[in-house]
Amino acid sequence: MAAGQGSASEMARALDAAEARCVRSGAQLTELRRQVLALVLEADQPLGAYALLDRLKAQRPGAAPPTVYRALDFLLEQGLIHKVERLNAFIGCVEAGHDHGHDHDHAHDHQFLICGSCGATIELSDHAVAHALADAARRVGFQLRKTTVEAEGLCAACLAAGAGAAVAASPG
Amino acid sequence: MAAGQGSASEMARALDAAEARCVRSGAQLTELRRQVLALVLEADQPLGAYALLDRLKAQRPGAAPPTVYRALDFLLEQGLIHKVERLNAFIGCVEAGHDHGHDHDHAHDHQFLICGSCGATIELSDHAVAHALADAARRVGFQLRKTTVEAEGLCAACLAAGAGAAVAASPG
DNA sequence: GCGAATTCGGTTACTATATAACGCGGGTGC
DNA sequence: GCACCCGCGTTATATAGTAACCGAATTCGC
Repeated sequence: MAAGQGSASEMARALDAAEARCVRSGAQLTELRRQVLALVLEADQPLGAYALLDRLKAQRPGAAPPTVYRALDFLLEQGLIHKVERLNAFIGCVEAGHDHGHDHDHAHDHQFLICGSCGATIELSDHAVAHALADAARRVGFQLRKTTVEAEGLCAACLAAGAGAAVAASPG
Repeated sequence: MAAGQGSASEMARALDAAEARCVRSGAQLTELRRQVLALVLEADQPLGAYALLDRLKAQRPGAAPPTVYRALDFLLEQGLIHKVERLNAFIGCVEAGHDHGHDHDHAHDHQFLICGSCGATIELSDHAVAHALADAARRVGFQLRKTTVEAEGLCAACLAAGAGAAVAASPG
C-alpha cells in the first residue's frame, strides 16, 4: 500500500477538493477527467497511461490513448496529479487532497521515493532538498522552472521484511 | 553549446579515458560501444536512442534499435554516460572524462539542469543536494539506491540573451 | 585439435509510450 | 443564425524500448 484512497468517502472528499480547485482556477473537471483522476487516486501505486486506459474502458468502452492522455494533461496542469518520469506513470498529488481555500497554485516542489520491491511511491515535500537544488542552480546562474526529484530504493516496510535479501535472491 | 567535446583531441582523450576505465573494470570497450560513446560525447545536447541510431547508421548501415540500446546499456553500467529521464535521452558523464586512476566506481550522485530554450544540459555534482535527499530519505526509513534529480528552466546564456521572452514568443 | 561456454552483435518481430490530425456536437456571445 | 471555443471521439502514426533467435569470435578445459 502506498498512495491509494483508503475509502469511498476519502475518495469522494478528494474528488470534491479537486472540483473546488478547478472551479477556483476557472477549469472544468468534466466527467472524463473526474473518472481518470479517480482511477489514479484509487490505485495504490503509480499507473501508466495504458493501465489507466484499460481501466477507463470499463466505464467508457470507446476510450483510446488520446482520451486518457488529454485527461492526464489537464490533471497535470491543474496540479492534481504528478508524473513519475522514471516509471512513465502517474500518481495523485498529496497536496491536492486538502481543500484549504488559500491558493498554493505555485508548483509545489516535491520528491518521490520509489520502492523497488513493492512499488510503493512516497511523495515528499522536503524543503531542504528543494532549497539545496535551488541554491545549486542559482550558483551556476540557472533559473529553475520545474524540478524532477525521484529516487529508487527500498521502503521501510520492505527493509523490515528483509526485502534487501529477497530482491537479490528471489526471481518473483 | 553544452556538453559536446570541443575538439578532436579532447574527444580522443575522453575515449582513451573511457577505455582505461573499462580495462580497470574488466569490460571491453568494443568498436560499436566506442562509436556510440563518441556519438553521445560529440553531441552538444542529450540525444535520444533513435537519434543516435540514425547517426550510427552512417558508420554501421545494419544498425537497429537493439544495436544502440545494447551499447547504451553497457555505457550506463560503466558510468560513462547518463540517461536524462525527462528527455528519454543520453548524455556523457562529465566525471568519466577524467582519467585519474583512483576508482570512484561508486555511482556518483549528479543532477541535471536542462535549458528549455537551447537544450543545453548541465551536469552538477552538488553534494548539498545529494545530502539533503539522503537525509530526507533516511528520515522516512527509505534506503536509497539510485537518485534522479533533473530540473528544467533557463541557462545563464539564454537568460542573458533575454530568452525568457523569446521562449514565450518565438517558436524556434 | 576439439567441443562447451561465453560474449558480442546482426536480425526480425514485437510491445509500450505518446502524439498528430480530423471532425463532430454542444455551449457562449453577438 | 453563425462564428468561436472547448471537450472528446476516432483514426493513424510517431517515438521509445524489448524479446527472441541466430551466428561469429574468443576462451577454456581437456
